[in-house]
Amino acid sequence: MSTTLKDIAEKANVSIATASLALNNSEKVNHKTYEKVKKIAEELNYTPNARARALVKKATETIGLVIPEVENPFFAEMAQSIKNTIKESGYNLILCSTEYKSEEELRYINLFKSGLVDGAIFACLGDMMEEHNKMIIDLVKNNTPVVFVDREINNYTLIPVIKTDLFEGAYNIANYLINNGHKKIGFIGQSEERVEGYKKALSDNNIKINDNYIFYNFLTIEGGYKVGQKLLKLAKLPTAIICLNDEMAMGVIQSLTSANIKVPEDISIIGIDNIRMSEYYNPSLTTLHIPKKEMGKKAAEILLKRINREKLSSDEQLIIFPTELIVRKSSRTIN
Amino acid sequence: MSTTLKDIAEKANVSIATASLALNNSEKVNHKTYEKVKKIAEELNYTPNARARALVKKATETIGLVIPEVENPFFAEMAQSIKNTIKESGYNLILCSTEYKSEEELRYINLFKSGLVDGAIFACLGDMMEEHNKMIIDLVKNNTPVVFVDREINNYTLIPVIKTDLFEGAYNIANYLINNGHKKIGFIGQSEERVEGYKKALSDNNIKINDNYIFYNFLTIEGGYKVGQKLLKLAKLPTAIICLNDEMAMGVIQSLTSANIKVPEDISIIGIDNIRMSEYYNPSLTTLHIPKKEMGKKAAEILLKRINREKLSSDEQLIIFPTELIVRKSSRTIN
DNA sequence: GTGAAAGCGCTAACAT
DNA sequence: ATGTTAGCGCTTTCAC
Repeated sequence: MSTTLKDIAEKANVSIATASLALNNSEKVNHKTYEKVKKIAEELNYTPNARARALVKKATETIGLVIPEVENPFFAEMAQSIKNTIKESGYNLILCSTEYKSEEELRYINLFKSGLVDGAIFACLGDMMEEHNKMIIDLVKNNTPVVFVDREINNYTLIPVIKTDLFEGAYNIANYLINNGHKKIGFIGQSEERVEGYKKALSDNNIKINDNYIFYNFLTIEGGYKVGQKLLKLAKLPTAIICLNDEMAMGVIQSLTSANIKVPEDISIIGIDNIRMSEYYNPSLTTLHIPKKEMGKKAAEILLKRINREKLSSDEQLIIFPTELIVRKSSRTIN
Repeated sequence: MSTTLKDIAEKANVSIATASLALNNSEKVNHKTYEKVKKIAEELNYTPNARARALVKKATETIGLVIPEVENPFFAEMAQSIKNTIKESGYNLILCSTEYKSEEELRYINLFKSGLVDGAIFACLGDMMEEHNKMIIDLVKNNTPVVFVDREINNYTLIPVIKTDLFEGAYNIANYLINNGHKKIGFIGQSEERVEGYKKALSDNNIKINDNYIFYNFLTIEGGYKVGQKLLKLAKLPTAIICLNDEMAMGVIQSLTSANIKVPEDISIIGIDNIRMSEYYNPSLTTLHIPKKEMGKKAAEILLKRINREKLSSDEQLIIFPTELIVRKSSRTIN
């Protein structure tokens, strides 16, 4: 069907090997034959067969990215950054979303094991982490390098980790609120480290932790909206709420606003991530900036190094990015 | 490195062929050998080499999706739907974003031509369409089926098209506004068909078209924000503005709101797409619902049919999805 | 039911 | 500088 190297070789009266060399710009080949082969390839509209090349080169020039969902702006922004980084080295990205399902992650691990990608970035948390991590280690040992983003493992030499300090981030947000007069501070979202940071800030400031102020739900706007509905049933609202991501924060705000509770006048809402939208929401969101683009870029760079079998220095094996609280209009100081 | 069929064949004392047959659940193979081979494969933690299989099967079980950018919620939602649809048939999605650059699209066309995917969905508009379409037709003739979403071509038999009626959608929005008392209606966004629909609605209602009320910018929140800044410099604001997508609408709203212009009291803003966020924005967005999920699903189904060489009925070659105006709080009736 | 052998399209020694 | 050859790991006739 499609033209192959063989077709070209025949037409140019050279061997397949020579044709291959010529098309791969080997200097070994005579300039005249080089030109001839190139010309014929052009005429025949030749494109090398990636599948065949992948088989012999043992490489697909493709890397896999596993994230919970594409619809989540945080991961979309990170994915974009990763894609742009690897593109420069001629790699393509295969985007794999798990929809927060553990089986899906497993599917991808096996897919990668089949040699579909030259390396992978995992940016997912979830159940079965220990078991899956074992399989991922297996993958790495079978020569498919992996980098983790915001995911832990006990062996950084095998799998480098790019992250921010989740505990510290939550601590800083809570601390900021406390410094601005808040004492009744709620927290929304399921993240052990984050919750610990939040609690630590409270206890460091001698504020009693009220478990009624801690909520869980999906990390989506809808999830936030639902928590908002629950909040409304509370006898007395906290004066501030920290949300695990900006989308939840928006959901909460929407929910409260609909019930005529004003943000930030009646309650301060702070998000995490600083997604593109957060600056443009009404009110614009106070949020913890996570350098997703930079993290994605770094993860991609480290992965490419790994794929090229370059050694990583020890400070490339665990990289903790700094975060920054961006104060906008969804939070305020109280007396 | 990794275990191969050969390893298994040797350990099981059968030929490679038999091992292959057994693992592919052929009925030809003796039950005992079947069991033996399966067991050994399990023990050796065998995963077939996708690259080798792809070469001989001439198929990668992967399909490509070309969109402008992942960060755009419209495409993210559609991508998710496509992914979920093809997953059921065992296919994987390779997500290709062009960042609105024509060269990027070209890159992907060539990539696909190399046999990386079994089929592709193109959901991008842009420059060089005619030239690229020729190459895409070439791709199709070389046995890589393609489906277009919101993109035109003159040969539906070769490339099926899934779309909504852009003209009609814009016409309906403008008409709705007019029916609700608006006469000074602006339009933001670069889309010939949309603009035509908008203009037709105005002229059908004997409203003079004011070119000062038509703006262009990137289809992002930032783009909308910038247009908002321009609007503020106008001698008199229109009473309503139609935006080419919801993000632009949000950007415009944010921009106007910051200048103390109230939406919808002072001006009505209507978006297009009905992205997840639009319901939760403040104010919630009046917008034209585009059934992205359904469109993505249908595109995927049609593509799979094509890949499986099933014939398409003529009404599967051009599918126009209906749209629906969702009235929320960013627009109002005036006298 | 099983094995031998050919071949998918390409690359990379090695020989010439 | 060019051709010969051997494979990459798998599927798939075709004999046996």
